[in-house]
Amino acid sequence: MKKSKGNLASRPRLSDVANAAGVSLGAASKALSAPDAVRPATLRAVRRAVESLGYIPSGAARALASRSTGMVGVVLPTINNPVYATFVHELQKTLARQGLHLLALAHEYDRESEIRLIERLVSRSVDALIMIGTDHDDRTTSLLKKIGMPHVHCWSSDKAPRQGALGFNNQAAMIKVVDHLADLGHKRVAMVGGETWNNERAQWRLRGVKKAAAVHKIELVEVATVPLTIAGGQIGYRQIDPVRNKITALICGTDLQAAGALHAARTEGVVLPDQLSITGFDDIEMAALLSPALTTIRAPIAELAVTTGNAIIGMLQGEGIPKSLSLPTELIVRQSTGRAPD
Amino acid sequence: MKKSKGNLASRPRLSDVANAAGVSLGAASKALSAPDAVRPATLRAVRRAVESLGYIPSGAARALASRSTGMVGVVLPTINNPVYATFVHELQKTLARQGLHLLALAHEYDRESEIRLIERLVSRSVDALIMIGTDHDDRTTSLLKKIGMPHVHCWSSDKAPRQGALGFNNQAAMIKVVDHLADLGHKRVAMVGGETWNNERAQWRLRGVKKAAAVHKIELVEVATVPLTIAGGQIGYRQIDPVRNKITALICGTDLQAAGALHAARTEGVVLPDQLSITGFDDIEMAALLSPALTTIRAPIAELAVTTGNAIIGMLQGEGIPKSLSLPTELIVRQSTGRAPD
DNA sequence: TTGTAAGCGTTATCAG
DNA sequence: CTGATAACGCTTACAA
Repeated sequence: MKKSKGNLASRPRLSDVANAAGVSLGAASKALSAPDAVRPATLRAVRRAVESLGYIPSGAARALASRSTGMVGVVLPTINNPVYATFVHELQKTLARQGLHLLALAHEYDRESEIRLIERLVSRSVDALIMIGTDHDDRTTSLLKKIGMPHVHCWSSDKAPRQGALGFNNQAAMIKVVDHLADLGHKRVAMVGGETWNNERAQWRLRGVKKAAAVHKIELVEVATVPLTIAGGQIGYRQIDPVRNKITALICGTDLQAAGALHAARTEGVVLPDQLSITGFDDIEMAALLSPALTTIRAPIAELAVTTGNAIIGMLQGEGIPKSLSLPTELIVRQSTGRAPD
Repeated sequence: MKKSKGNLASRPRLSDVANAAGVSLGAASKALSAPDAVRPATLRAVRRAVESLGYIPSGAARALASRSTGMVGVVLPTINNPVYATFVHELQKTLARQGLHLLALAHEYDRESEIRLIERLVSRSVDALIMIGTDHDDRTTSLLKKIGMPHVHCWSSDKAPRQGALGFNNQAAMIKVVDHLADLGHKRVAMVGGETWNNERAQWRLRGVKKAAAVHKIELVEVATVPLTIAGGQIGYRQIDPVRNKITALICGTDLQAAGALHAARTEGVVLPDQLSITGFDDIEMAALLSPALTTIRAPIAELAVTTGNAIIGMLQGEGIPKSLSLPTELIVRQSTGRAPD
């Protein structure tokens, strides 16, 4: 039951390579990190030695000496949501081109957890940090400032600071949804949204709905606060019970919730969109496959990931904090919305 | 444009903590790693110093000295597939309980890429490694053996070695699918599968289909090899063109492919399952939400993740290589399969 | 229990 | 361009 010593047991080290190549440690080091700064003969000898010994550098030693790990950290709500999985996917691809690895940690929507995870990433000496959302604990904010860790905030651009926030406008997107429903003649709607505590994306989406509803004189009958999952959407549907309550449109905070609500409605035999319209947010791949296919907001997740990755790369190259950016969203009208019944 | 020095610029070090607490470096170190091994007074002083200085340990230094990083690596095909996202999700939760972090890298189904990623994880000194599948390059296998890195293989238990392979039986699962279709009277079927090169999961699934088809005297008319994605499923559907070719059942290698095929069929106005039955594999959450809901194999991904996590934890505690394990799969019959048309 | 000091494997500095 | 040598910040015997 004793703790393993890890695996560094007896790997060849750089000094072994240097010996085998007949050069000094310094020369060997340089041959690997700056191949152009050594004589071709030296380079060749070192490379051959590396090859024959099967040398693999020690990241820990390298990190300690160079003060850089080549890892960037990202703290996100959960990986178990296609929208974040896609983000991570694209981010990894972008960072990998620069030899950077992504260390992704999920806090499962728990604030204390987020604080701890960020400390862990700091402890692991990631070179930069990516956070989802603009709303974070003061301890986190001050920690990052204190140690000068490069970081960006992702996802929402609603009322974001001038620097370091990349995302899209949640409120404006939701307004498009409500405008669409207004066009279809809906007068009584309800929302299935996420917890707004510590989640400004959910907050702005809700605000967008309220604002646009007021403009169009649409009655927002109820707002259910449920998990941002398929199961959450089902719960929200049952809680609101739209048909019985003469609600003609259900606005969901995410596609996952919409998928759950849609499924619950179909299970109860409700005809969509004749009896009830349902909208989502994100436009995950699955949205188009549901039946009826989901009317939703396309959130520019892949672009966001690429933009974020490049911003991080830029910061690591000393370019400073990127100026904030708001990417466009788009209303995608499919078959889950239709004219309001009488 | 000069390269950033990283962020370790001027963080307090353990020696600062020791000074502030009025104890030696060694005592401070011990207070943090083995709180029970120091006097309460010392512990308190150190903790107070940590608190007031905002000390966060250097993972790099710790890793270098202790030969252990507290990170476990996982190399998987892609994170952009719910089945792997769920696996990572559960794995993270399991490992986190022991203070271990997961470093996940995706090779996007490219063998050379996988080799390099594993080298990178070795270089990063992960304490252990998780690989998807049992079929890996010799270079990888010999590297891991040479350096003695603890590792396990996940996903398939078909013809797996006695040790270190955790998964389920892909062939047996597919046989259940074909048995089910045979019961429904299907005589001409086709498969939409994944590339079998370097992917024994896809291989065994295909073999399962062939084997069971032979037993039941079912004709396997065509096998389309397409990407393991929704788009791949759509391509596979069009390639096979089941209705025109009088194929009554389409067996898909994954739920994602099945979702794509199902959507393609519906787009063409094919009535499911009256004209055509479609089956999936994995039972991702979305499978139950499609219409018709997908008949599929439930792969025990969450259990696999927990089992894997615990196996890794065990190995890190010196328990040795776990013996191989085969978790049960289950045929989930929903509405996408029905009696074969005449 | 605590303090001392020797590594851990690189990078980086600075003479040669 | 190369080669010693000093960091890097922590863990871990070993001695006190």
